[in-house]
Amino acid sequence: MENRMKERRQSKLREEIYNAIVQHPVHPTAESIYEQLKATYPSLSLGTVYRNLGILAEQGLIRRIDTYDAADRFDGNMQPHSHIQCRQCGRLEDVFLPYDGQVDQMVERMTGFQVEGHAVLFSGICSRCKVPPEDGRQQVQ
Amino acid sequence: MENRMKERRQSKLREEIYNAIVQHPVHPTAESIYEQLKATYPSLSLGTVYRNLGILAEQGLIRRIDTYDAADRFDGNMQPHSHIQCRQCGRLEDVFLPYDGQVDQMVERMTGFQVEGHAVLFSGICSRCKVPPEDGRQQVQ
DNA sequence: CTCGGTGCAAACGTTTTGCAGAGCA
DNA sequence: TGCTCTGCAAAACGTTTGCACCGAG
Repeated sequence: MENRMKERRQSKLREEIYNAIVQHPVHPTAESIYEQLKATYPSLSLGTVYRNLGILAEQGLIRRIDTYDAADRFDGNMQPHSHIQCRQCGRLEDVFLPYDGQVDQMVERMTGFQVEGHAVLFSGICSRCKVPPEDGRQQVQ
Repeated sequence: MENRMKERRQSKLREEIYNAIVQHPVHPTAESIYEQLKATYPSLSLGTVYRNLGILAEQGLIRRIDTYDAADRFDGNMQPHSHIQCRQCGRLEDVFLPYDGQVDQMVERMTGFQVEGHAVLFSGICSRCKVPPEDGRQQVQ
């Protein structure tokens, strides 16, 4: 990584990647951002997408969501909130609950860590997967 | 995967893997379980460790912890509890907080998901990393 | 004898990285 | 001109899987 101290230039591409995340409420993966922007930037490289996602996260403009799936998701909403993921289809949605800062202090006393925050990930079955379609196939996202 | 309906035989090795997780409070990775058991079972294969971890998790004897690191950790304590991870060294510790089942119901109403549960992961800096050692090196676990 | 467990190696999906060239400040 | 950004490809990394053999029941 080691991008910490670099001066950043204005990059049209990075801005587009940022927009793709902020405008779409789907919490995209790096791959799906790549697919989306590939239409406009045919020469786009997946490595560049990853690099810029890292930079944007480091700058605090987006955040990385660890899910139960292999691939990380990215979220442009920096307001503290939680997520819920469908165990069946992988769909990831926002859950807006009041952030409990008190529990962070409690855990700080319990563990001796300097607590920086916490993330809550709910899991379950989404409404679309509750009654599976006739043919048995499951939709993904 | 698709191990769901299989009848299981008694496997000394699986039992050892289970013991390695339950007895050690460090929330080991597959790799570190492998390293540990390699001493006693020189022919042990990493694939076998992964396979058995999957089986044990499926049987509800252990659980998989998603952390900020790439590698999954495994926990033999099935009592519901949370975890905290050090952003610096990766250390993962238990945090025993009362499980809030009410919030699951609330989220169920909010999202339309059939909520199965939630996991809380705290992050911060552990006491050992707070004041880094003279030489600047950081300990890992 | 049957079917699950194991070791081995290859494959997999995601992410990172080294390098050379392009282009902003 | 200097340093960042980019594309490309290879590599890294954790994990899964196909296969042949071993061994429990």
